[in-house]
Amino acid sequence: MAARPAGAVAAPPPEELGALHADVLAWYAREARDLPWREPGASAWGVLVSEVMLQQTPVARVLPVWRAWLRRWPTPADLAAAPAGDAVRAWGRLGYPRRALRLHAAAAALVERHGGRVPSDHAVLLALPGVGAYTAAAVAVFAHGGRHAVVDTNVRRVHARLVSGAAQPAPALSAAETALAEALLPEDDATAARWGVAVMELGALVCTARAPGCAACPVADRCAWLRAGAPPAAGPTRRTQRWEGTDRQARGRLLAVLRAADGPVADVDLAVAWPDEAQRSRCLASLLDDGLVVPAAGAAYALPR
DNA sequence: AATGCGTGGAC
DNA sequence: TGTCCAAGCAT
Repeated sequence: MAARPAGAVAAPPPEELGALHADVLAWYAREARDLPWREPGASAWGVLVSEVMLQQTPVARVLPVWRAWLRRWPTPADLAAAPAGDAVRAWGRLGYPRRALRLHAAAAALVERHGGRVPSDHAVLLALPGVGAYTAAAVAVFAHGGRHAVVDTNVRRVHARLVSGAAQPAPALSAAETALAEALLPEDDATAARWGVAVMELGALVCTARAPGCAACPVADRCAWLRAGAPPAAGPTRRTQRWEGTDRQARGRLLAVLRAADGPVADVDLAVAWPDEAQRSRCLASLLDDGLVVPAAGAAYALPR
């Protein structure tokens, strides 16, 4: 009997676990959204693109950008052949534009190291730019049917409530949580893959952060949090960072100007977008450092080639 | 381990 | 109206 990590919660016994799987999978079969990257014809590349776009970004905002992206760059080689700046422009207002740059770099790596294909091995995926533990698992599972625990914010919230009895997951992902997610995984690959997407969907549609729809939950009768009387979140609340006047806002404004322009933008035009000279300089320096912006001739800046 | 990193919709 | 939140990653 292997010891569980500190703070770990035991997975249900086999019979209960089987019933839990059945209930969630039946709900998913009934209620799952039709999303283009879930269609049978979707490519592994399409899945990878969707996962990167969905990092911290709502589905509704991703949909139109994903469609345009896949139409323009249907394979990794297509994107790798384009200038990185085109990827940043096509990213539009999805936010966190470094993701566009990393996706472009990932496409180049796929062409150089993997014959232009999206690998199925978790460790190989993890080595790609912009691909962390979650995205590597998601691609291995959703694109290739592998058996891995897919642990995103939705899954963490479902597990916190359903199994651990807490209103919210801990601020950071722990080894105990990963171990729990693995212990909950169905045995065979195909079922495990559907389980992963089904739990995510349950978290996204029913077991939501605010105002969870417990009345519509297929496993409400098994929920440790409901059984405990749905206690409110314990512990200190994350203090939210202000937005007005931050470097993030400044970077966003500067990059928006560059995205909107066909070519290089003069420094004086960037100054209109962000008049504070010290902060503008600092943010331009960080954008250059990130590779999101490159210097151009004559006190100007541009998106990268 | 804690921060920095965009954007906009919902309440 | 301001706060919270959305399929995280890199450092």
